[in-house]
Amino acid sequence: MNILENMPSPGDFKVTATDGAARSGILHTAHGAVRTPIFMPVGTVGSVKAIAPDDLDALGAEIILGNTYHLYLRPGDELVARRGGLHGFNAWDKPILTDSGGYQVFSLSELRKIREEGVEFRSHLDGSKHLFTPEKVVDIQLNLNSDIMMVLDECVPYGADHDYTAKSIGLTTRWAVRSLDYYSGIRRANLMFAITQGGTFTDLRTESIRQLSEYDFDGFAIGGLSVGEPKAEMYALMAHTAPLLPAGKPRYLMGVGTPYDIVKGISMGIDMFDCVLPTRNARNGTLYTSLGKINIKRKEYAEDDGPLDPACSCYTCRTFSRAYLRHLYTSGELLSYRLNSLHNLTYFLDLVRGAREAVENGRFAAFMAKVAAAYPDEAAL
RNA sequence: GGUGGGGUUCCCGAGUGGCCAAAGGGAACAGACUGUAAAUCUGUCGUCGGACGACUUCGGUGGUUCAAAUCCACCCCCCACCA
Repeated sequence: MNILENMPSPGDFKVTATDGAARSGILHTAHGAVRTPIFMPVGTVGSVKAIAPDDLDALGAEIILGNTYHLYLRPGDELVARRGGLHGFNAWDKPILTDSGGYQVFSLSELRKIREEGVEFRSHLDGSKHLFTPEKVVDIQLNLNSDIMMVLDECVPYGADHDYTAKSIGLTTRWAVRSLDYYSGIRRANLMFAITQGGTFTDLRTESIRQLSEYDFDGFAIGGLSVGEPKAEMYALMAHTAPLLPAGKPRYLMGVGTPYDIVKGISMGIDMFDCVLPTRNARNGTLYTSLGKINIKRKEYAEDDGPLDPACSCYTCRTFSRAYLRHLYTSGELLSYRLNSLHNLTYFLDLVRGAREAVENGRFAAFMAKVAAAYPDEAAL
């Protein structure tokens, strides 16, 4: 028999276990496979802030994010291409997913204009104008050589009305189709994911998925959540949306979320997550633990000699006291960013790994109950 | 000893008759952060009261004035330069 027949190729995705709606699986990319459910640390400008690739490896990170908009502006995607793509440039040799700039349509809304053709940004760095078409965004991501390219989309802000959102999902679909058409002419090993939208409207969420799932993307994302809506509403939208996404492809909830959000998403059958919370909050003193959220700057920790999280085996928790971590934060020491980020990423990565193992062992409900106990406010919603 | 400058709420520091419980910064305390314009941002920051407000405060004591952190007198302390 032919060995090649059994060799997985980039884009192959297989669900290997389920427990209720929750599932675990494996996704193959040009830089190796990732086991789902997965949490992807965010490294917008090509670096997971305060953390080196060898640390990421040690934490068990399997895939990280980069951003099209940021890397295009600086240092430039062609410069990165000349250095062997993002992997060659930043010395991370495992999979990389790049966001398209669609989130910047939302977060930098003051600095952009949306047209049928694409989005025109005024650079947040120097004010210069740049037109991001769906095709250009593919080219940039090919230069970065990301393993998973996201199509350009419009991330609709919370509060957008039905009429606006309905028009927006049409635009997002047309952009997605243009991206796929353009890429099919140059198809390489890079995967391409579509992004569904629809704001807070279940009918539009359904319609966006209906339109996009007609096309052969390598995965489907839920976009436009956690943009200011009440958390209960986000959960309701997740619950509505997740089961509608094609079951045979990876399902990616973009930008979400807190530990409980992620476990909740897994319970609904979502496979992939990314979020800046563990790294940003680490730098701002909020640490996630098996005991819940800890604000390490609080005075009550000033003479607390215990570990940050007694259940955590990361370098930070093995080595330092809460009192020391508080001191580092309070003093603005650079080590604070590193140790805090190391811990928060460990917590998120361990959490999702634990969820995957729970699914594989048919014990997901019990696992989720434990996480809910640490985050009762969110679990109550 | 002389001359000049200065002592303001935890710190630095503005304020030189009423608009001053007193700018601004820092510290402190608390909060936020979800496909990163974020090592960022917000709130509190004399005491008591929910608020309107009441009370105490600008080195000390006394005085001028309807009114003083701000003007006057004396005293205490600090700094610079000169002897």
